[in-house]
Amino acid sequence: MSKEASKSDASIRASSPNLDVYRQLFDSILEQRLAPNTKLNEQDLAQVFGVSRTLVRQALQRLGAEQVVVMHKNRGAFVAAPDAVLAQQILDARELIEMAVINLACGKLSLQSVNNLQMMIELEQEALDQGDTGTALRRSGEFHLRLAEAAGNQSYVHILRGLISQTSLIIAMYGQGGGNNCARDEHFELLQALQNGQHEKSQNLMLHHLGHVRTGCDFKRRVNSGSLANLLAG
Amino acid sequence: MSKEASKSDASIRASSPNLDVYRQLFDSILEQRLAPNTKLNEQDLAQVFGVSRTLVRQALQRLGAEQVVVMHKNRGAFVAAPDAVLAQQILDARELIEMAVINLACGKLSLQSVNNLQMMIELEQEALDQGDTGTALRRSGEFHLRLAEAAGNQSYVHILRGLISQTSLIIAMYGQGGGNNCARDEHFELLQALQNGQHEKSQNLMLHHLGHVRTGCDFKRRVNSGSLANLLAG
DNA sequence: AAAAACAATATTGTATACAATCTTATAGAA
DNA sequence: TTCTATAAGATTGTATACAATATTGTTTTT
Repeated sequence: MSKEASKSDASIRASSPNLDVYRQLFDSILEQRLAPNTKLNEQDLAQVFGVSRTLVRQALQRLGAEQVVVMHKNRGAFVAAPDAVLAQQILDARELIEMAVINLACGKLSLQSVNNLQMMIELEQEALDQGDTGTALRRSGEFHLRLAEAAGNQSYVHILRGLISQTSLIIAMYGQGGGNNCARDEHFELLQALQNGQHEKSQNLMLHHLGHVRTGCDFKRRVNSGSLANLLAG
Repeated sequence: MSKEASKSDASIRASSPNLDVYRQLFDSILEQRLAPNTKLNEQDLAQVFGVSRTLVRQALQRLGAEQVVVMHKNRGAFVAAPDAVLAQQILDARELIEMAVINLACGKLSLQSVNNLQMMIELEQEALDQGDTGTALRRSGEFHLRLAEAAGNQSYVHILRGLISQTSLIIAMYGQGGGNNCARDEHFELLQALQNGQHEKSQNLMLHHLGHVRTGCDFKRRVNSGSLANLLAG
């Protein structure tokens, strides 16, 4: 019915149709418009986004590779729903990588990198101020990603990209809101410590920061699985 | 019913058209039938494998996600050719993950896991004896993967899977042959140390083992890019 | 009434057809 | 000759059509 409307929405940044479908799906998952365990019917999604199943499938496969959705042969794709155990394992992995990034970056950031990162912090704050938590979450992730880039190991960047996606999903599933307000100051402090070459302090700040993700989650919480209908509201 | 059951049992390995294309492409790259930088023409591959471009594209996208091939928008897919710098970064990342696996697994392997791993070693040795270095390389990778599974962090497993793919590509590009013969004994020794809970020894063995990958490579070597025609020989 | 078997439907998997883009070869002008 | 413009061909991007499989609902049997 509102096929036309959703299509024009999509073409606001219509640079690359396939990437667009991927990103919209991704965002929809992170912002809980698509709840964990939701079945992702290809045809329905195709109509919602105004594209063919081909592009939907591409996006789903990519999300599958990132483990943001799980795919069952001949049965389709579902929004991933990592249990508490897996969530902790993912956060462990992220901690491992982020600490390695810290060790590479501490005291070695170029001025350009610092400025770049500073800008990312501003953008994240901006989203937070506007109450756009979805965007804020994505920008926070981008800060960490840019930091890894600045650290200079491309492999870490690639790995971290996946882990951040999954972390975002975990926060979406188990997060309780409140805990993320301090994120901005933490990013800022971390950047300072890195710039000053304060190795141990940088490590502790990163650990503390990632620890907030854990403490900000209630792993007992049971998330109800929604339906595709929620997507139309967005 | 029983037919279905046996089929799903078998699907752990392969034998789904799309997975098959992926695996064949992957193996072809690792065994240098498809040299680095080779352009992967979709139509040609489709004809070689006797499937439609659809399946070829799926496989290419998956390989792209694993960074075994690189994709250029509107220009197609090419076999990845990590330069020396990136190769070192990838090996650094792998070292990081493998060491984390060691720390989890040391002294905590179930008897079943140990037996499982022992079997993997045998299989790898078998391939080596037959001079099938491609298979041996893959089995070696599978050993490391199973070890990560036994260690109990699924996220490490997923990350390591990608890193092993890339490591294999690096070995295929820069490897000089000789260095990998000791791999079997090293896997065996490592397993023993892990089983006995010898923490430091396990760490050192793993570091030594991965170090062999580096020393077994000549990063000055320049690899000539081949063409798809080589595939027909396999 | 409950369970099993079957038919009807819906959904995913794969192949083909069409559109958009890039590459290459050719022709013309400086 | 060399450079540019352009047109023809080849290749990738996307949509649609068809095949295989799973799901659902009905009927039949116990």
